Amino acid sequence: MPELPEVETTLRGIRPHLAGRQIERLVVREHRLRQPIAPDLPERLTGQRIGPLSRRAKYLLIEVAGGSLILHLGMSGSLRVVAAQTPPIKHDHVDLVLADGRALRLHDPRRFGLLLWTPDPPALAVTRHPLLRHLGPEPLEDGFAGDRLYRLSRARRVAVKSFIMDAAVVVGVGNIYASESLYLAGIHPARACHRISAARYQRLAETIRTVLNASIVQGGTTLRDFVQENGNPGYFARWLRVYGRTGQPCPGCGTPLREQRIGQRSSFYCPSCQH
DNA sequence: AGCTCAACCTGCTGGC
DNA sequence: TGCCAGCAGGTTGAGC
Repeated sequence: MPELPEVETTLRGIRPHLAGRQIERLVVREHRLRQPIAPDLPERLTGQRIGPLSRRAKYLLIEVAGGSLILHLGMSGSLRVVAAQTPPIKHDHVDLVLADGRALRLHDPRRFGLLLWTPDPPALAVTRHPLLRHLGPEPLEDGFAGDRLYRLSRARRVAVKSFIMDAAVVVGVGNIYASESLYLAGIHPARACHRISAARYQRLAETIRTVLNASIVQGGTTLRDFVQENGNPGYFARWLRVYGRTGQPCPGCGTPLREQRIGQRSSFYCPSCQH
């Protein structure tokens, strides 16, 4: 489900309900996520006050006294703020119950998600935690530009689509937005990343930012099951130019769009507009 | 060091 | 209608 825009949408949705609130308890109905939820996490959180919420790549970071929660939604995870007494449905694995009677509820059918504790505050965790320290720059912040893509790509041979989906290169570009960004930049997704000019990488960096920002404005992309914290879908799906549109006419030139498997992921492109 | 592939899960869809 | 293969928004780690 979530790429960067969906995680950012979730963050903005849950933040006003959580920041500064007191935790009543943590209810874990299913601890088997990508890594098991630590057995001592409930007692660690009970009675604590929630500090600032932030995002690094597709990870949500929630500061609590003595450390932070690290939360990842995997492929199928979503978070909603509900009344604490709302009966859980299938795959509602965790409730972070607040003293005000509401709860942050984690729903994740495939259980590729993650809920971890780290003794570091978020600012330290992003530089030290094994899952965070290796991550490349945020695409929507200063420090990400085409020259970085150009420089790093010189020593690499992979397809450009795989290259921009590498979190060490730039974070947050998942399978949907990789196809969309490459389409807007006019670059064929299977092109070897070292055979692309600095000028084209400059353009690509811009289209990545444009696509991600546009999706955030629309509340993310709902394909199947993504919902915002209030249960509403995201509305970017109808803006997608190529993703999932095999055989349909290219919005620019009318040529039927094609699909190709690159790095084990389905990729969508226009054979006429992208080279 | 870089690349490819398998693995972690459940649910849905399309073909027979 | 039913069954089954294949695929789905992510990420890590093993092995070459």
